[in-house]
Amino acid sequence: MIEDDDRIRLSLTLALEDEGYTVHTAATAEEGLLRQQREPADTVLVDLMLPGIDGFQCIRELRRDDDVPIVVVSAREDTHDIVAALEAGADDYLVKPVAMKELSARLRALRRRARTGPAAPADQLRIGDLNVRAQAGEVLLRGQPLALTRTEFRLLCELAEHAGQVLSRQQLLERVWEYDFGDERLVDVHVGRLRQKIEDDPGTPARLVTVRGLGYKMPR
Amino acid sequence: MIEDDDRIRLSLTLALEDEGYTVHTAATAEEGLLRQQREPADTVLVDLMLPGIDGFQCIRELRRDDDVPIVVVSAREDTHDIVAALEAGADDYLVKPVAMKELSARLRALRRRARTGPAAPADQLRIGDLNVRAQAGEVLLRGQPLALTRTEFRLLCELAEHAGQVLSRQQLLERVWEYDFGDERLVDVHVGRLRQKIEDDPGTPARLVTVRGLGYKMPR
DNA sequence: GGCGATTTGTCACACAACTGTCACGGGTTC
DNA sequence: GAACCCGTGACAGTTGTGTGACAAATCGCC
Repeated sequence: MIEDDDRIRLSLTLALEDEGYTVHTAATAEEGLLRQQREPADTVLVDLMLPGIDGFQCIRELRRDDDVPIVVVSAREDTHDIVAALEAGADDYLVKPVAMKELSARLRALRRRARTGPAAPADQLRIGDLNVRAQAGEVLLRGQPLALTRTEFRLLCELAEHAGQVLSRQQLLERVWEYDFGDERLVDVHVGRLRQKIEDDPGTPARLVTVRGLGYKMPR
Repeated sequence: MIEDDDRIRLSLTLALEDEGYTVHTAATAEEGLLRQQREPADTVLVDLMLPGIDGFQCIRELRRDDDVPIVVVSAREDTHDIVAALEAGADDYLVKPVAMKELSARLRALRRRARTGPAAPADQLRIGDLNVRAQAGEVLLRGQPLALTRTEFRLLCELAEHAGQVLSRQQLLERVWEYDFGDERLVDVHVGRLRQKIEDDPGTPARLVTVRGLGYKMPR
């Protein structure tokens, strides 16, 4: 979030964190741009009236080398500003004061749309009530952390990252184990062990399902 | 554009055509959904208050088997409605009366985002109310996933890919089974099994019909 | 550096699902 | 009416998957 007003920044941050987001903040465009280069967020919220580089320029800079979803949150409600911001590369535009519910819904809609795009290696994936934090190396099921082994974790990440599509045992072997040969049954065993931990009823898997003859997948 | 108010529909259509869009219109959700199935548009504008099926349901139906960008244009400005529409699957929400410039800019932004979207849109085929998703390894009938076996799946893919044209048993044997000899009756059996799953009345096939003496086909 | 605990990979068995063949019967064509 | 085409149920053989047991490897901890 790039926003110079301390009060707004704080209240939005708190509200977003309540929704489960991890928020990084910056008070100026310069700071925000640098930050985005160092440790990229998967979505950017930006104000238009900023000291120094203004919001429009900031959006163009962000857009220049990044496909990250950008949402403008501004007090200016002029059609002209809205059009200019969207033309600059923003994906959405909300007028302050924003209803938190609406912001949250618009973020979800945008992220849903952006996700279907080129595999963005986001460090936090949500599949249903499963929350995979790749960087933190932890997985939360309904908010409760799970004790996964390293292999289970990597397997889950791989499946979660491609939620909705089937991954063959061969693909999983290559990506999780970095084998390009070897017994495919190995995958079965680990899938079984993973299921013991992430499924409510491991006998009838719901989160990690097998597609007979093809492989495994996690439904969206 | 799905919009029941004639005046709004006309004025929006004219304005959009000025911007270079080709616009198809429908006055009801039913008509719009049918239209979208027949000759899909690449973006859908939808009103919320419609006679018959309402806007929310319409969005869900559209979204069920299509990734098309959806923009809501509604007179209702309640946060609750906005959130509900976005949750149902809409990508953006504008409150009437809309500034044409803003609508246009939002459409451009959305289309820009959507285009960078689906990694491989080619692997999703739609034949009537049947939706074949190759990469997810699943087939949806009216939005409901079907449990097909590997052979059934490949058979269906082959037929769907050439919807409208007759495939001989020989061709199917070659393409699905990779046989270049063998009993052609094998195809019959699997077609029968497939019909049990995809036909409403397997006795009188509608989606997968036989062309006596030639083979099978799926009508468009 | 050693030791117990955990994790990992292999194997074998059991079971369920799928496949291909066949035979019968109804319908169609000539 | 005969020849042919097609749908379908039954069935046995095959394949794919889940799972428990076990030994080797690795890890964590003094």
